[in-house]
Amino acid sequence: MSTISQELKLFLNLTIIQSITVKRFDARLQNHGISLNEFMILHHLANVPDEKLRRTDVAEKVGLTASGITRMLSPLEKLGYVKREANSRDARVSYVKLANAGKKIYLEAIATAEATTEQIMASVKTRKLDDLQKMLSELGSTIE
Amino acid sequence: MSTISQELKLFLNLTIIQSITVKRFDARLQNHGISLNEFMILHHLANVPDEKLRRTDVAEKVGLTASGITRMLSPLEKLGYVKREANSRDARVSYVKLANAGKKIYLEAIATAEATTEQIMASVKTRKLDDLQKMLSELGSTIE
DNA sequence: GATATATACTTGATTTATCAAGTATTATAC
DNA sequence: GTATAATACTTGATAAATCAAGTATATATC
Repeated sequence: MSTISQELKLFLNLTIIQSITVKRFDARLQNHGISLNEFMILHHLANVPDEKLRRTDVAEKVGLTASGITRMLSPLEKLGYVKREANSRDARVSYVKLANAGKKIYLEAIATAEATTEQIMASVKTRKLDDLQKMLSELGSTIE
Repeated sequence: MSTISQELKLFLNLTIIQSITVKRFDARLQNHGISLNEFMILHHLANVPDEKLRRTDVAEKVGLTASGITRMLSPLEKLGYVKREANSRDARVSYVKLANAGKKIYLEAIATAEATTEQIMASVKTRKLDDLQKMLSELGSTIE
């Protein structure tokens, strides 16, 4: 019988909780035709001055590589949810700008994301960080 | 400017935190030749009576599908870290049993996993759940 | 006890991301 | 000002997971 720290257990639990909750968000957001990662991109764009970001900054904000962002944005551009914009000062940079269609989808998807959140958080409220580890393992077995 | 709830923000932050921390665990555990998911499997096996689990139960514990588990276990079997064991009562079931080599790797990897945990948790200690959202976004920007 | 349904697992095709390498542009050092 | 290094992005090859379908076995129903 080996032992690991509470903190490490927390991370192991976070990992599985996360895989469960991401799947849930993805499933629900599919009603709007977007994934959680796509929702996150739209969210970051919607909440930044000019509603535009450099591709590298989008990558950093959603925790993917630049390469992953190139691939994720391609369909969003085709759908007209975001568009490209050049940077006049630096030709290497291309901005990702939120388009009207993208903003519309984002605003609609918020309700779905909030409903998903509420469902997941129902069992989490009112507790302390000290109990997070226990809480999370509970959550893990609660989510079917 | 749209607004989303603190709870939803928490999940969005958890998602990116998780992608960063998993990469970190994976990178460090690579010194032992295993991924975080593989570490988790060994961990669950090491902490269960008889050090064996049904493949389905392994899947549930690490948040993957049965199919994913089949594919993950294949190399671990070849390396002799786990072995197959039949269930005499039910021919559909095959157990995953921790082998000696697997236990050895697991015990060695614990130190690495703990060190990684400590590094990540350094900025997290002593706070309350109420602050989790803020704490996590802080953590997100802290981890380089 | 035969038939239908459910469970455990595997496999081919596909998706989503990574990494490594390449292109283009900008910044730095001398 | 030219050579070197750094940054922004894209693309081909690959890895890790999913899903859908299939096989085999067990359970439930009548």
